[in-house]
Amino acid sequence: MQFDDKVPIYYQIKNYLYHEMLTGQLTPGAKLPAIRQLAVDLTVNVNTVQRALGEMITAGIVTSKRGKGNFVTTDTARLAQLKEQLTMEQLERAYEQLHALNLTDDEIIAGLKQYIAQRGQQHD
Amino acid sequence: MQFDDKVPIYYQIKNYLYHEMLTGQLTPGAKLPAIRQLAVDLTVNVNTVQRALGEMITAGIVTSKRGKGNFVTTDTARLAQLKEQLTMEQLERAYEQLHALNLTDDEIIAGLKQYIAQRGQQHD
Amino acid sequence: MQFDDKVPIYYQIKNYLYHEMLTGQLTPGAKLPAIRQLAVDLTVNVNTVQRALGEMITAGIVTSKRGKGNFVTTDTARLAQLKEQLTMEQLERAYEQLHALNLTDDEIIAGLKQYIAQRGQQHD
Amino acid sequence: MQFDDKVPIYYQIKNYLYHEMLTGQLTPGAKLPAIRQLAVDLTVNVNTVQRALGEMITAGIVTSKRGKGNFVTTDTARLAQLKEQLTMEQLERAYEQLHALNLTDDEIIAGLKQYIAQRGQQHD
DNA sequence: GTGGTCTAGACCACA
DNA sequence: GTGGTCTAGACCACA
Repeated sequence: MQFDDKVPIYYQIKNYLYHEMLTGQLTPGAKLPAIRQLAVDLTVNVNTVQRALGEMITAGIVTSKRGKGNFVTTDTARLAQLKEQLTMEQLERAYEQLHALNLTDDEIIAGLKQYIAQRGQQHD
Repeated sequence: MQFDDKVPIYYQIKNYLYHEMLTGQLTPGAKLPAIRQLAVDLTVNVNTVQRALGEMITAGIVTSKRGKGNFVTTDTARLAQLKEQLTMEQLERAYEQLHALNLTDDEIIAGLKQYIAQRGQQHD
Repeated sequence: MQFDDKVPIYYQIKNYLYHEMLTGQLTPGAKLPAIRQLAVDLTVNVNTVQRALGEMITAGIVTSKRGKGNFVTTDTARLAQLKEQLTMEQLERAYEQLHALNLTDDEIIAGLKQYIAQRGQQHD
Repeated sequence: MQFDDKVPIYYQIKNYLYHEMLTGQLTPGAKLPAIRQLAVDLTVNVNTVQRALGEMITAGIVTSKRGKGNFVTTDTARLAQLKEQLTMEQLERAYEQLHALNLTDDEIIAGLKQYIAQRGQQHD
């Protein structure tokens, strides 16, 4: 995995794991990979993974069972709420950034459509 | 100005100044505010502003004239290119993040439209 | 049984068993539940129970008879002393903690009375 | 400072600092000692102090200012709430522990009064 | 095997 | 000077 050096790594790991949950790679109740395994896979220190996990535990998305591992919450309402929240955050940030570049609302939507169309061509 | 504490401040200042240029607050050839003034306005240390400026100079967007101050480049093609580049970066990142949240292309566009509509209501 | 995850589980098990003895669930000379049974009841690993028992044996509160099991000491003076000691420890800690929160002696007593009164209402 | 080795050190540091705030050693808006200084004073690693601080920041009791230090919140309502919460937690735990030792409500109150009286003699 | 805590030490961003 | 992040490595509690 590639990390953006402008943002803390633990923060990116947290987002990465959230994405895994929201896209069904990690289903509710599923066991997360062992912390040490994640550290190896992401070529990152164990403590860094732990910090990401710690925040997810505090947020109620992950529960830790002593000696057994970390597990995705089975509270699907909580997961749905997380998805909603992350989506809104992304939309808000993207909109504000593009708006700041002096694009009108219509230009922003048009730009996005165009981007997706182009991308489609490249990836097909 | 509000700073996101997950991203280096100098980096956010750079973006802020780019935006000023692209939205016409700072026209080609215009003199940038004095570094010390910027530091005061942004309630930030002088060193931090200096770092942001340094990167803009390296990128050829700002030229520094000894004893006179810093100026926006008069190379309008360079500015247009910058806008294009920043726009694409934003679109790409937004798309990838939302895609990672398991939204389809259509859902992303619909979500953005909806976000803009909602926002319009709030701000009108 | 609920465990406080800030304190070692073996330590909490030890306290739990002491309480059983002091409240008469486990009388002097009584046989303790089998280690494996305790582990199941407390949903805890056998090793963890064993560790708690080990410390109680060292403290002279429990005696182990090979092949027969573990038994509460018949030394009632020892048990009385244990109760006295645990009570004082609790009082001391509670007092110090509340004192550290800037409560006066009178406020501490008043607070405790109030807490008990409230609790009585809830549980009646 | 003496640490109880049954509870995480960062946890005890957090409580220690909370107490400092509630007893007026650290007033609202006051600057906390530098992290490195705290680490030296408490003969503990910098990271351990930072972990305690991190939780206080998340809880909204402390705010961090880049390059300047950490400060007690000026939100006195938040501080009052914290005191209330910590007091209740202490009372609840003390009560339950003593209750578990087979003391009646009256015995608990009497025991506390007696403890305070004894203590008064010792300390006068 | 699995997570939790802590240390020593380094490097960076910011004032 | 002051805080934030990360690493390497150790030791412990628990299953």
